[in-house]
Amino acid sequence: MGKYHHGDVRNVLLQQAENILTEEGPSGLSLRRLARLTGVSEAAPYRHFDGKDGILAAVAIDAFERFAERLENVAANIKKHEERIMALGAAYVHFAVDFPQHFRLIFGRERPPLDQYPELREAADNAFDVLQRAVTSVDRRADMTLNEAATAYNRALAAWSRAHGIAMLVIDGMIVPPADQELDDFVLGLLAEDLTAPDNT
Amino acid sequence: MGKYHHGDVRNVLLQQAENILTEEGPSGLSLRRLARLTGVSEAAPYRHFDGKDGILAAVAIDAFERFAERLENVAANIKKHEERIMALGAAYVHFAVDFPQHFRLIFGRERPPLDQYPELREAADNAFDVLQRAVTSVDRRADMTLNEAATAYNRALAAWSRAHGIAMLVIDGMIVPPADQELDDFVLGLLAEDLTAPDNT
DNA sequence: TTGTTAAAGTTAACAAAGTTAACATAAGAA
DNA sequence: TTCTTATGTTAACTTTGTTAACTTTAACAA
Repeated sequence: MGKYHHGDVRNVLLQQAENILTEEGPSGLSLRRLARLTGVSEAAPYRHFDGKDGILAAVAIDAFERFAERLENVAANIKKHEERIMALGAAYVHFAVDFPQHFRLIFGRERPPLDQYPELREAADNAFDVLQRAVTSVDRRADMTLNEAATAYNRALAAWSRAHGIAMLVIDGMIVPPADQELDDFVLGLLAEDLTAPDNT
Repeated sequence: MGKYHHGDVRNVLLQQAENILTEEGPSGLSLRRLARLTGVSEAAPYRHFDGKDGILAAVAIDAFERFAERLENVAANIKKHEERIMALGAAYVHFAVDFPQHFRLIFGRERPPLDQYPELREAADNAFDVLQRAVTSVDRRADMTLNEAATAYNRALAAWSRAHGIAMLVIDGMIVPPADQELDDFVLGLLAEDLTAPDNT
């Protein structure tokens, strides 16, 4: 005599899963524990999700959407191209710091395979499109030479790489942002570093 | 009547563990399977390692050492400071591409806590020291102003971040290096990108 | 040689996890 | 109403990490 048709078990499970993920990461998320915490039988989640990967995929979709939303907000409000790239990088890292587990989930090895979850693939593509568009919108011109286009693309990759690296190293604790500085400022400073500039030694 | 004193079960286990890791990553490494593959009882590994984390720690130590060795070789053979930083970045990414699972193990969340494995901490510190030294050796001068020192440090972080980001994004398949170019060249090109330079739009 | 001991194996058990099958009930369409 | 389907449940199976209790081997002192 369980409470049949509890209403929206799926949503409650998802919410709870997100809570667990936030606190303990993907490996700490046990389906059985999730079910118990949600107050539902241990097999119930299988009615709503395609096993553990299914739940992780659902959470990852959510994370991708939040991620894309943030980036889009930043990109939409900055007109100047170079400034926009920089600000995007800072937002990228900021998201990682705010939601390290989500960030790791969507980029790491625990993310369910995109091929198996079309909606996940869609969410991922969308997020990266936001980046791509924001970075290349000004660059992509019809009269652009092949060389110019390649340069623009490389610049985008370089920006993305550095932001990603900073994000990873910060959430892994290998880089500790100075306490006396805003995170965004710290990141902006790093993004602006030019390794090819002559150094003063 | 098992084959007692098989000789060096520890080493065989470690080697086998490394094989499994290479093929399937840390999550695919099951102690029981490892024991079976090694032809030893399922509890035997516990005589030689401190459980699963213990084995992962041992493998990670190995990985750190290989990593440090590579970087050191590169750093030792290049005199010019800026070139050395660039080459280090390329070697960094190259290692990640050659041993993606090892790279993920030493940087990812599955790495056993450094606090619990002193030898692991030592290996990690040593690897990062190699980086730090190679990057700052020329910069660290006695007569350096505080400002200069900070700049040098930031430049090192920037280089590291970008290399790390490229490494991650490449082994995650989000960046696909062009097939018609050497990996090192591709990486060097990205490392040299200057986001602050005026673009040609 | 014998007796003792520590290291290195073994088997057997436990709890927890993912997953599936078999069954039960509720809601809604026919 | 009755039938069907979605949503639950319970009970099992398998694998894994881990530990406890026992056994064998090698090393060594007497």
